[in-house]
Amino acid sequence: MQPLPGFRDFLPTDCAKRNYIFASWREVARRYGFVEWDGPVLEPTDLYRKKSGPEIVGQLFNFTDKGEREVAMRPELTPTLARVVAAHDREFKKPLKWFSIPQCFRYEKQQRGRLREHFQLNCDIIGEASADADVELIALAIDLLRAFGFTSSDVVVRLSDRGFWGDFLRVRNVPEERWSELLQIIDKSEREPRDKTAERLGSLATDVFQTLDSGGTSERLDQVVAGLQARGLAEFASVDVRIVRGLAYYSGIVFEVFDRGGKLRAIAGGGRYDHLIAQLSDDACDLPAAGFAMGDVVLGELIDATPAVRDRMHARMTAAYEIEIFVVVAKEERRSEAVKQAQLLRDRGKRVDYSLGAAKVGKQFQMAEQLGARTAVLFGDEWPNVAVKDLASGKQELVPHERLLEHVAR
RNA sequence: GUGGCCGUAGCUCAAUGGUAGAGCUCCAGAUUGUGGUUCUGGCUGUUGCGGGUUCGAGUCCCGUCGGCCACCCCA
Repeated sequence: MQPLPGFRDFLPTDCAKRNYIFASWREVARRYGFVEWDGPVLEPTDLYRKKSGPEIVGQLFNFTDKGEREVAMRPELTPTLARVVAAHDREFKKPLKWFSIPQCFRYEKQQRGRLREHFQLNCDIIGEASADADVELIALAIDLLRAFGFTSSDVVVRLSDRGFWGDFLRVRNVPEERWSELLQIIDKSEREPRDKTAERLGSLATDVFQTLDSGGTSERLDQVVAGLQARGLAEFASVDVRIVRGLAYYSGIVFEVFDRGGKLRAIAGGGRYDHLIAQLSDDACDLPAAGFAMGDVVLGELIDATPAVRDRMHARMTAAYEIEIFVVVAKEERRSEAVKQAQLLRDRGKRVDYSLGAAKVGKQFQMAEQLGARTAVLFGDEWPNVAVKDLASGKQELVPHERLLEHVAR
């Protein structure tokens, strides 16, 4: 029996890595004053249909429940956020700064960096229309990565502005119905041959290429760049109007984070979506909003591919999980005294382990070694003394068992 | 969903169409109560699964499932 395609088992090492990532995310998000929330894993399929149109259903992990309801495992959190915010609009002061770590699902053939299930950190600011919110989010995205040890030579935030392209298309009298199609072509332009892109752009091709080659900009982008400079984070960002993001609901600044090597998919992405909450709430609530998401899969791959970052993670995982004291039951008749002392040490918050069954002393030392213990305490012929051994130095000393706590639990 | 490549022990991989192997891991020993080294021994396979060709298939063919890659799509 295997897990379903695209779903993961988390063995202890994987779980430790996941916990490390989540802990870093939470710590940095809180540093920025964000509070954690969550919503249901299962939502009515209509919630996503309403936001993205009927074609989204093909990508959903959806089914009909026993009450004949059409439901879907959430593919993303933003529609839920819009629903929740609209429903509780008056209960919170604005702006809202909320984050969440949902597990999200999609029904698609899996590839590297893209499974049918993943966790993604979502950070959103609701109710603030100024560029300050955009900058704050991008700075947060950068700091989230800095917390893992990534530097500006590892990752880059590519900044763009949907508004820039809106002006571009409006000036050229392109009907709004065609905007989303054209934006998708631009989004894809760096991944396909230029002549193919030109063919799909038609009469706009010359203007678009000229803009891409010269590099576009906008007032908003200038504000964002200035804001990042003020924070000392500008080296992490570069303006690149080729980024438009696939989602139709983005309305202003958009950005994606990539590894500098360009080997992996986007690590994170987001932007401003000022009209989505109104759209999803049938205008019951209208709040400007912006946010981004960072997935655990691509991030995990980049951590593993970046030696300094990977070593840092291993060091943190070791510090958090390794056994500190191993109790060696050298004589089985001393087992109950040994367990009693182990319990007292655990009460002090120490990570303590011992062999559950009778085992040779050499075997028990091997266990201590493998568990990463720094100290071994022998219970045997020395009783009522115990032998305390520092496993790194090999030095061993006798200590009266009543004084074991003060000796090792300092 | 479409196409290409791949699938051998828990892991990494061998095996001109001719009896399925190695390393690592794991387990047990190397005389009394002290460590990741060393030595010895041991376990695990319906070669993903099901058909077919052949005297004979891990090897060739078809299907299927799973994985990787590209497309599609991108939260």
